[in-house]
Amino acid sequence: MATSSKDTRTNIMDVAQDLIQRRGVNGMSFQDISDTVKIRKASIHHHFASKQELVEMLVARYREDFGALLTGILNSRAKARGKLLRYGALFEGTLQAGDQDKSCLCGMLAAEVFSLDEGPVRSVRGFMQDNVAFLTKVLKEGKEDGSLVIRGSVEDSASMVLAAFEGGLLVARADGGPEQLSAIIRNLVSLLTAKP
Amino acid sequence: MATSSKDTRTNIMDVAQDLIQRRGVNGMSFQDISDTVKIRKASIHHHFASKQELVEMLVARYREDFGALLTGILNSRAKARGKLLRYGALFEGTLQAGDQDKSCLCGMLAAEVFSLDEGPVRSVRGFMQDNVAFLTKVLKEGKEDGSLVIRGSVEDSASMVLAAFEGGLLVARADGGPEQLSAIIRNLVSLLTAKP
DNA sequence: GATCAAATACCTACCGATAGGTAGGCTGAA
DNA sequence: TTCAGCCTACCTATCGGTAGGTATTTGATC
Repeated sequence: MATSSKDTRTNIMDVAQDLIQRRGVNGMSFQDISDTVKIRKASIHHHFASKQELVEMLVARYREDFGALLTGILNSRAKARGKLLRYGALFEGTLQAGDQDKSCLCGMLAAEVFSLDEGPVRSVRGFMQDNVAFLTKVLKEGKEDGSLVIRGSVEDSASMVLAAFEGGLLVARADGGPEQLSAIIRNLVSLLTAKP
Repeated sequence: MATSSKDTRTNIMDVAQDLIQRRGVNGMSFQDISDTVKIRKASIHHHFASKQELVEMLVARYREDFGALLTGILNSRAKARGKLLRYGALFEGTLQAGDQDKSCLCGMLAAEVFSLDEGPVRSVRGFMQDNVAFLTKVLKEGKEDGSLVIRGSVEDSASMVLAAFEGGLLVARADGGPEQLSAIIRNLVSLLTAKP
């Protein structure tokens, strides 16, 4: 069945992504995947020619899925501040999931960017640009309706918010946990909120 | 000579730290160190019993050195905003150095925290707490003299600034480079600056 | 509807390279 | 004489990846 094949492929991707989000690319091996997915190590190569190809597919899928979530937020009826909070909830959700030890896939790969081939690197950069583009729209919206305070260029503010949230995930995962991340997000959103 | 020994030991640590800041712990090997320091791979074990011990020494030294810089900023005559900018310059300096591909050692280790032994993990957490403590003092100073705007708890604001700077380093290293990081730092400091 | 080649999805068994680490010997200075 | 400092030689485990085989399923042909 084609379904069975696709399921295994998806299983491999899911397990690999989980491992990378917890241990990083260089901390993830085909053997680790094989241990969880009931398949021999060599059989993984039937679905993905190389580790780099697997990573490339992973980032592409992640970027696509995340992009769909961003579009959903953008098209929602929420106000700019609400959209910002819903965006922050994506990061909170990542850290709260499972054993509360997962980071953003692209945040992880950004750290190990010099262990990656050109393909995955392009996708990681694309992910960052997607997020900045999204945040730029949200912040511009909030600036225009007066609900958010923006200092300097909107693009720079967008980059700053992305950095704070990605960094919050990184820092909170190492020390402080989900509550710490929530506090960071709340603090920044509050700082960006116009006084009544 | 005791000096020679100490020099080799320091060399090993310098090279290892550089490698970790660029490729991460799992992307750094004793062979890599051996290739740069003119010493056999096995001889590294004469100075450091294990890789984890080397990492532990590395983080301890880094934390100490960084702490001294923080104390220097804290004791300077600069105003709170100036101290914040000087703090940001530490992150900018890291990314601007060498081939502009180095991250914060502890930011890197925070990402790979689940590949680390208990010792190094404690030190990484200590580093984060040192930074939050420093930033808390600076922000409190700025809040009291009215030069900085703080929303919510000062501690949360401090965590947020650390997250933004560490995340800025992470994101900018993958996409945007030093200028991007500078823009992020400037943007956040500007957001925290009280209107004249 | 039965036949059969091709493709799919997995397997066992292996490869060379490299990982961190160990054993034991040599050398030169205190 | 001792010992730090470094060496050669080697260990086992694991890495990503390859070769080649075996069922099972698919799809075109008669």
